[in-house]
Amino acid sequence: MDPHLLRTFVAVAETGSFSAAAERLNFTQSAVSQQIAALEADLGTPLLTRRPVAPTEAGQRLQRHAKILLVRLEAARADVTRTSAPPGRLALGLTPLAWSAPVAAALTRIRAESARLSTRLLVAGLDRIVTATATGALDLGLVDGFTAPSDPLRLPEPGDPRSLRVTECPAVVAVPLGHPLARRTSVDLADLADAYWIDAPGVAPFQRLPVDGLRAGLHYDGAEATVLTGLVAAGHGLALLPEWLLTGRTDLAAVPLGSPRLVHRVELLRAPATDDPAEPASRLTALLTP
Amino acid sequence: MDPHLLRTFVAVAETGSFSAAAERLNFTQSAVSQQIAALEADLGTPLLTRRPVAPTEAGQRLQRHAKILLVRLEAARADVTRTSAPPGRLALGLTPLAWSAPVAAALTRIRAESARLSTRLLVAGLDRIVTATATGALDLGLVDGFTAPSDPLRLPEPGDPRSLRVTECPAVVAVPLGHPLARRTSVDLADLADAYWIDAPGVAPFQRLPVDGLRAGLHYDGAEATVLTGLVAAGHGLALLPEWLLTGRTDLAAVPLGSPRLVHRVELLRAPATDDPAEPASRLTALLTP
DNA sequence: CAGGATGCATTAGCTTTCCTGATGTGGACC
DNA sequence: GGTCCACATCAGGAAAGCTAATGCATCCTG
Repeated sequence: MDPHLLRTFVAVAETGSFSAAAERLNFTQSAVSQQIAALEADLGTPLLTRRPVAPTEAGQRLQRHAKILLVRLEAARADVTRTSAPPGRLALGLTPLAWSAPVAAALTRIRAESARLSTRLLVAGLDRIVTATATGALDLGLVDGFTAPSDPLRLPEPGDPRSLRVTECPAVVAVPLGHPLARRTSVDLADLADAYWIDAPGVAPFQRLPVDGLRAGLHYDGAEATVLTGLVAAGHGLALLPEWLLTGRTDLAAVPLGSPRLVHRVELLRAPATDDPAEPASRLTALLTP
Repeated sequence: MDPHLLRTFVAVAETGSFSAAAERLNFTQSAVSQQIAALEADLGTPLLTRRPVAPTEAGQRLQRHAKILLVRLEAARADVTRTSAPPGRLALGLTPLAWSAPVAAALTRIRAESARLSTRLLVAGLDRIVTATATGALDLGLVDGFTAPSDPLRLPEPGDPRSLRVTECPAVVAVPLGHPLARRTSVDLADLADAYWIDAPGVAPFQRLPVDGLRAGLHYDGAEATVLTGLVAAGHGLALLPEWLLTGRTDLAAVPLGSPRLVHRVELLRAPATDDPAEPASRLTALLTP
């Protein structure tokens, strides 16, 4: 179970091809074949079907574990290496809806405090932010999601539990203006089982909601919130969104959620070992978590 | 960052000696020396001081990561391998205070249902149960601890979040009979900051409490609850314990906890991939979590 | 249905890695 | 200052791992 073998296995499982994996990893196809054979021999189980190449039951399990393990290995390396890294830079990642006024204010403040602080900002989907923060590629990650009030977010692996609450605000259902619900003062998700939702994995994935049985009428691949609200306004479906995103908008209505009680919550993830108070990341952490 | 190297590094860090680690791993001292050198070269940082041999700052970080990674690696192997294991055995682990009437009942029931079910029981400290369950050495682990009502336990790595609530009962402070608090109907932990506690890492470690500032007067190494209650009764110090453990006892008093609101909670950990309903582990899970 | 193309498996041979056993070296203790 | 102890280093050989060439299915095409 050498990481080398795991990396190769993941590559094969993802590409669905030995040769493609070989190319991706700069090996020959022969080497990949031998590595997979070695792994299967070691574990005593076939991991991939050939022709077509696809993970078996056992292979799927291994794939899940391997992806996490490889990320954690990277994270460990980053943590150990970081010790003597030169401070003074700040790499911050956010999911689209994690951006809000307090974040903006904190960022303004820290950049004013330490002029010409080298800053990098990455806006991407939840998975990407979580792994990039875990590996230390980002110093800080701001992620969002919906949960019961004051419950922590359930993050994908390898999201670690050191996350800090940044903001919480009510969850609302965004509906187009003409919609029958538009004038309601409250709505229950259960009443919306028949409605069509917009599934936007990169923005507000409702698979992660602590509710199920909702149907998606439209899938939106992207990490951009304005497009999503635009889609709702145009009547393509409903979306569960944080209240602040819709305040002041006149082209769609926000209906407060009655039950289940859900809030939109933003949490801060820290890269392993960003504990040095001199680091800008620590300062920003302090600004964001009062 | 080969697991081989990590394993060696952990061995050296734990034994504090290259030669001892070599012996433990069935290598020569030379090999160990080279492996550590390779690891340090790879990470670009000294990990151990020599003479005496002790982990550096970076080494301590690596040690933490490595221990977790190695366990998770084992867990992955167990998960993948298990697929075709013959069912019919049940290996259950518990921390001492996780044992209670419902557990006893469930165990009786399952052994009655499937006669001559090969059963193994391990009672040990929290860490041991958690890692043994994660690696698949145990099918199920019952662990206990104190938290705010209905909050999950904060388990040590690599405790995974798939744990299930089994029981919850009030937390009480155990005091000897003559103690000034013995007749109180409620007490706050804050009022006990000056009291002496018994620290029993194997039974009810108060480092894990969501409170701090408590002082230990006596350390008790062992995984046996009766000895602990005996120590309290003999006036060696106080202990935070589940209420059920003390009901009916006349040699010491149980004072309910006013604040913080804490409960004693028992959770069930499942080995990776114990999902086959035919497994006795699944049956026991069903019995324990109504 | 034949022939070619595609893609994984196998083999041979070479390079690299890694372990052993022997030897070197520096600090601690007497 | 000598001796011991423990880690470092070195040389040699075994094992592992990669490349390149080849083998053998399957699938596609005309």
